[in-house]
Amino acid sequence: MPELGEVEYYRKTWNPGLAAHITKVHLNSKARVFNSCDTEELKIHLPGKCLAESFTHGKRLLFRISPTGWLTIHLGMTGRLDCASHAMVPGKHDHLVIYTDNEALAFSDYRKFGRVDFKPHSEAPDWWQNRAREILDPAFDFKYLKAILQRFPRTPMKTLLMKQDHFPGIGNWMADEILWRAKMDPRKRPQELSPQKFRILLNKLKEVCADAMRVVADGWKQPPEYWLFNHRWRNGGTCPRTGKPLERIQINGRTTCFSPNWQQ
DNA sequence: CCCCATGTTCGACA
DNA sequence: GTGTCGAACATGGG
Repeated sequence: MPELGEVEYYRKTWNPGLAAHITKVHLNSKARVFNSCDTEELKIHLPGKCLAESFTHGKRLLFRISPTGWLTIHLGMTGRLDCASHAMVPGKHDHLVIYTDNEALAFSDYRKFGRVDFKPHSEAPDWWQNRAREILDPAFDFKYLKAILQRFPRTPMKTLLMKQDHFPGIGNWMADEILWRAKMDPRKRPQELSPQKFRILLNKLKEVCADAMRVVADGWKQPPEYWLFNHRWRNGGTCPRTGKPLERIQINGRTTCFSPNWQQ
């Protein structure tokens, strides 16, 4: 599930536990999600401290630990964060549970494509310090987008929009939604696009990110029927704009749904 | 049994 | 360095 809006939604689920005294930590230390994390260090470090504040960038979450430390979580394909009572008993897929006086903050992920990383010191992790410009940042402007498109002249637009180094937070459904709203064929390459199309793409990038933050990040509301979102998941869907059948193809290994003729 | 999945990474190759 | 492709990872649903 987790793309830009879903990640922000999950970030907020741990808010009740912010500033709360951490009492103990449960972790499935052998789970793949801890491949690059020192679980022993994490288990020793957290008790007695607290999660002071949280951030997201693209698909990653970052929790600042007070007085020192940083916890990074990537939700992968099936990861999620939940807040439960402090009496909660960890289930099979709850790889990390942080207990406070009142809450249990759980990270669970049955497919284990997610990642947890931890740094005990006070400087923010490298990935945070080197993060790319966010799409909703005003500095993500026409000039900035154009430079990215010109750097990858022959990469299909669908593939390009999913590059996290350049379009942080865009996943499969958002990429399809953006291209559909921009009336752009997902197989088209930057070298085939006019500057006018660049403009439209920039607008739709911003629009879909803003919509995701408004609808998904805020209470995970059901997206309206006029989005592509509701129609793209199975074969046999109908384009809300043209009323004609949607098509589903593979582009570089990823299922892509688009509206033929509408998207050129 | 088959195929599919809102993700990332790695290796092979042109 | 760009770009494509397939496999791998792990689990569940249809």
